[in-house]
Amino acid sequence: MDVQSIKVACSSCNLRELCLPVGLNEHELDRLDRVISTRKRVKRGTALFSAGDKFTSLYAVRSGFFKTCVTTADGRDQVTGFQMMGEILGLDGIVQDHHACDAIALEDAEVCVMPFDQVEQLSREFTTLQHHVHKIMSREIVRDHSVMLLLGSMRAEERLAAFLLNLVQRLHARGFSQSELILRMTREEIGSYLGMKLETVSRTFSKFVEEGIIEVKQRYVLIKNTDALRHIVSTPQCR
Amino acid sequence: MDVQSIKVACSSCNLRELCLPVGLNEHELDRLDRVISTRKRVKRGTALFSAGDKFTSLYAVRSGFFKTCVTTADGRDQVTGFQMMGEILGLDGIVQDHHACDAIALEDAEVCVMPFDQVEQLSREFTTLQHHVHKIMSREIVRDHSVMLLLGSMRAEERLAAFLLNLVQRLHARGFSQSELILRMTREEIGSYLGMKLETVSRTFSKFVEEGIIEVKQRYVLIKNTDALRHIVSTPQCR
DNA sequence: CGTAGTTTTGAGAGGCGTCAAGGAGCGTGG
DNA sequence: CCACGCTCCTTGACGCCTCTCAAAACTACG
Repeated sequence: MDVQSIKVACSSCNLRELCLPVGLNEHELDRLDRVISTRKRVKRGTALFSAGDKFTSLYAVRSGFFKTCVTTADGRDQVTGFQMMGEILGLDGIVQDHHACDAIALEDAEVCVMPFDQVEQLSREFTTLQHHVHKIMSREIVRDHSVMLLLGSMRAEERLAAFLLNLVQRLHARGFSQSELILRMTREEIGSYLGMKLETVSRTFSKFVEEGIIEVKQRYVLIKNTDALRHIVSTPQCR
Repeated sequence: MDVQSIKVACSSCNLRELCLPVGLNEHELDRLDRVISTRKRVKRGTALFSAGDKFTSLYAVRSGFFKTCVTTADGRDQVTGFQMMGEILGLDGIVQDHHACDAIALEDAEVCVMPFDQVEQLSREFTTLQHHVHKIMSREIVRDHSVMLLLGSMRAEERLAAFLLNLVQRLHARGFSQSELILRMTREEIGSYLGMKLETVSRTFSKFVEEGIIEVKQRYVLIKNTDALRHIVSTPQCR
């Protein structure tokens, strides 16, 4: 794997309000620092881990952008999520001791490596951390359920609107604009995530542009009318 | 809530190989017994918990059958899962301290109540239990991802075939037939779970019957050709 | 035995997939 | 610096799968 290790400290990380250290006190943070002692760089287009790999660690995205995707024997595949800084990767590996999906960097990225046995050990000592780990997993479950809602009951326009709103909302929580964003993924990857073909994604973008809701220039998207997007999401279009 | 409490012991439960106690030794099992001291009965059609309810406990299904579903403000709703005996309900509540979905009994049911703070406390003492809790949550995440694959990239026939295979497989693991089953849910609920309309569910059942793959009499289903179902699932029909 | 809920089946419509062609952006090499 | 090729994106035309609307049959239950 084309990755390299470097020293790092959670206590001085500007993502500590978003990442694993949420709510830990100084002593706990200090102990966590010793567990999360390495980072890995992942080059654009390469895998942090792949389905079938032995599970050893969780990873916190420090910079860059990832997609996770599951693949079936017959070559079908589905993007199950996009992860940005402060978000956790690898939870899928716990149950089988092997990863169940691929995690691929969509741009050069850096992750903090958190050996899972050490996370578990520390969780036994610190209630705060234990509960936080549980929350992270629960959050992923709730998120997945909302994606199931999207895939199961929304039409193309609603899906794309919901997708854009979710992306800017997460970016905004990280200090970025709430109306501008750069898509790190292709139309095809968006389509896979949203259960539609890339042509439909493209057409739907065009439709939003025609209606004056957004501006699009390749990967750059400007949201001109957030309320219109919200309205599209929250108004079942007959179906 | 029309439920009542009764005494119970994991150590004598015939689901202990499927449920939370998996892998615990005698001493640990004994301690767990004291935590899981009550059961609740849930009548058909009523909710074990609803979205917004305060989260206090996880629930292990002891008998009966549940569905979980998320509902949006605009009245859309999506069945996110069906739970049978030995399976755990309530993981969605951890992250917000309130439940994010409804859990509704599809037939008269009985669940074991596991106060979550006590589960966490015991997890800090017993590595085995801690790891098992993590596995349960990870399994749910992996399951959700496979549902996303289903919703995002399969057509009606593939979805229904995958659904039937999954159901009998789980029933078989619980000692039931691997070729016969009684559906506990309506066509509409199946449709909601699979992202299709009830009419399409019904038509797809009829198609399978015509092809001699299954027999259907209302809620009763006999699988006459498991391989044919597997073939349908694993063969992308162009899309 | 009537009524409500569930399921089946048909006919028609439309949203999205499929196939195809062309254009735009970007890195590479001459 | 420009040509070239590659990948990604856009747009059009057409067809099909699934939704929608509707009606009837069946089951369950009071």
